[in-house]
Amino acid sequence: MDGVFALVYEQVKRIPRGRVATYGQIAALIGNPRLSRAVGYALHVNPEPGVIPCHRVVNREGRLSPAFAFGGVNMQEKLLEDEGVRVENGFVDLSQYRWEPIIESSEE
DNA sequence: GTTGTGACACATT
DNA sequence: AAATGTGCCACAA
Repeated sequence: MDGVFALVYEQVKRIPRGRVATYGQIAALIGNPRLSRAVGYALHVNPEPGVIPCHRVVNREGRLSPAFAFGGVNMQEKLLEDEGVRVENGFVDLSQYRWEPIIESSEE
């Protein structure tokens, strides 16, 4: 499993409870902001449901996936609300729930 | 090997 | 402002 998926899953699993991340952000964390589509694909295959909080991943608009494969967008909304994320009509306030990724840069 | 599609993002009209 | 088109990368046939 040297594919990009692993990296995607790693980042997605890193999303703290009560926070949401966008596909572009995950892709950026992996190292390729253009992988946004591949990220969605990776979650689409969702090899480990229950382990990967894909419900915490939303698009750049903060909109939930229209084709949530778990039981409908309702389920995703429910899960997010259960985590404390306010979901409105399938939309979440990224300005408030946007996860702040920690870049493991050697910085300085 | 090429062609087409996709849980996205960005640019342009 | 919204809608449309294009670009990106990865995977299936």
